[in-house]
Amino acid sequence: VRVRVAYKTALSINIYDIAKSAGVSIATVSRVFNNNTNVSPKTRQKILDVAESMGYHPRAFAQGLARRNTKTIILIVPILSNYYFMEILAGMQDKLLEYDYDLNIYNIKGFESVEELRHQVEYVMKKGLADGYALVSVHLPESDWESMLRFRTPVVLVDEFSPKFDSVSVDSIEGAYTATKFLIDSGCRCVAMISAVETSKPIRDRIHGYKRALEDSGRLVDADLIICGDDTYRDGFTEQAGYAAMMKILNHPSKPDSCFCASDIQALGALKAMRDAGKEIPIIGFDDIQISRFLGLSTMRQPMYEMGSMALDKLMDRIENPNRMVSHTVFSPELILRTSTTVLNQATETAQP
Amino acid sequence: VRVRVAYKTALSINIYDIAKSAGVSIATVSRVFNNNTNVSPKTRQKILDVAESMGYHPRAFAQGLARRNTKTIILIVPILSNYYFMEILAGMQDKLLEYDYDLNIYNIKGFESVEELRHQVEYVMKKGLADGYALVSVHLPESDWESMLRFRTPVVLVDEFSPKFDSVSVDSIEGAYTATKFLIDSGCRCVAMISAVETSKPIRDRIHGYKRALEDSGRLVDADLIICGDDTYRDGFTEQAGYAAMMKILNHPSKPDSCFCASDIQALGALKAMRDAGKEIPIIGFDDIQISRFLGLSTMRQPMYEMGSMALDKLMDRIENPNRMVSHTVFSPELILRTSTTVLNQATETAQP
DNA sequence: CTGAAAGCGCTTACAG
DNA sequence: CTGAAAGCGCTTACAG
Repeated sequence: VRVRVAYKTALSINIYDIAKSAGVSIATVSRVFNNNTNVSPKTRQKILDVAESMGYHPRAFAQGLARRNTKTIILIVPILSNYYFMEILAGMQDKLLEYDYDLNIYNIKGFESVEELRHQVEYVMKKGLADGYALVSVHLPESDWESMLRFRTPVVLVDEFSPKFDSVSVDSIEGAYTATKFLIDSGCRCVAMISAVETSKPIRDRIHGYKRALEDSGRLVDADLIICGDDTYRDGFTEQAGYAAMMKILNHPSKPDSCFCASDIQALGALKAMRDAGKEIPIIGFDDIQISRFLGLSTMRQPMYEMGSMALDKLMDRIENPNRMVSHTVFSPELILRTSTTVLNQATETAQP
Repeated sequence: VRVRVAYKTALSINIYDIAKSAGVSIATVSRVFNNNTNVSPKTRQKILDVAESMGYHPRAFAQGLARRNTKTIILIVPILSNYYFMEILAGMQDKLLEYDYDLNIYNIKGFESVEELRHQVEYVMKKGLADGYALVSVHLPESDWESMLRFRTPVVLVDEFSPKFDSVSVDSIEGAYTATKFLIDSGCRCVAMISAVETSKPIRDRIHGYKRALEDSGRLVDADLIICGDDTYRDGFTEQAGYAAMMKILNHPSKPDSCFCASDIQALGALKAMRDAGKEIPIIGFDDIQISRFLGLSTMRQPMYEMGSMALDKLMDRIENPNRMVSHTVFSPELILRTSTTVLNQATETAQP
């Protein structure tokens, strides 16, 4: 017997109610909602009408149970409010239109440690709410990735690398190297770097690339010139942190005359710091988020949209072919020159307006 | 008989497998995972160990079906990449820690018309994946809201108002009025407005408030001074649109000497336009997104974080008490004076550093 | 083109 | 503290 409060009652219209009203079996109702062609047009219309008038729609949970697949993929990201992520997302969403899948976003919130981050990611994956998972900017030690293999769930990594999972990323070492080398080769005497908390592979790689460029040019690496902001909110990937870091650079005894910045978002703060201080040095960021073009920030471009698009393809392929070989795509960041480096008077073949 | 490919097999460890391995019934396994206290410590530990080693976790779909509730709420938002939304989200997430619920984000993508927007929202709601829905900046005509009542699903509206649904919003008319009046009372001769596509209630209200302030001050309303950018991407709520609009204002024959801007995001573009043009007029935005403080933009502040937090409380209350009276909370935006209006030399009691 | 029935993996009174 | 069993709302061979 179905006894519910008024409110719940209306919610619980189910396939049996529709079948009864339409004078058919539940199998037929199900066929209509699954676009099965083996239903007479008349019956189909009748069922559709009844369903519409009663506000019926198959319960996703029941479908998921019966079908054993969910037709949805979940995108897991630690920091949502982030231009970088937004462009990755855009690429995924557009690509998604080619598939009959839904996209759901899980924002990992309030993790204080890598362990907690891992737990939260695993928690989402274990519940089995999706057929596959795209993890964007989830940075975990290799041992954690290894252990995640046990879920045997289709996963694609974006902005991260682990041998056992499909991934799409950018060569951060190369990008940092290119940017730093450009500044050196343009005649800069002292190149500082704006960095952030070194918990993630990408940031470590960028520091690595920066150092290597200096070494390759016969410069001394001065750890004191790798500068962070004061607070570690969001691991230092904020305008504020970039602002503080640039202020330190401008007042640094070595008097840096140029700067490679680990991310565009920090570079935006750095740009403002320079305006406020009335001093300007060339700066190159990393990412090429939309606002960078707008503000004339030179940067190492990541093809974020394409990365999102490609990641989705990989994930779908993995869902359909679980045993396919793991594949990694690593893009080379592209140096985009804009006004934040024009004083260098460099050849501007690659420059954009 | 369970016959699956290797890949699927591992996925399908279920409560029966655990029960068998632990030598108990599935009821006991279920109790352990539902934190039911009526399980002996020894049995509990045994089950937990077995589950851990086999990588078991209750399937959310099966739980949802059996429980008839999902313990999750879904947040629906048309435009994710938006500072305004981010702060609302932060308020919700922090509040969520008080409840035993998960938060899931659905990003409505690629809608071209109000109908499509409505369909997409309804589609998500109908699937029954959550116990309640928070709709942020979903702007629909009243008739659509009426018809959505038929789902009898707990819903809270943020940044939108409809009589039949709980809501949290800001008085846009008042906010626009306050900003415009401030400019007039500070001695501005000609106040322009940067506007956007008028599809949403908030933007219409802001235009309304702007006009009223002019009228109340005995000024003529000149429709030609209500200016939009050139492209309608995101209904014109972009830096680019704000930039273009401000360029028009600076070249306007009426020579506006101040500006009220419908959103901070547009105001950021306007600020840059003024820098590029080498002309500056006082400007007041709307929202007070984080970067505004950073850039010294005066603005009408919305208490976004609190709005998110309060919206979540309302939604939870609605889930628990479906028949409770509908409640609306409307905040009064607060005028925050920063450097973008300092030339007005106003008393700065309310100013922030 | 349609229906009867088994099964998806859980939860939850009920009984003990 | 524990188990047997009904039920959640669907899908999908299977049979006709």
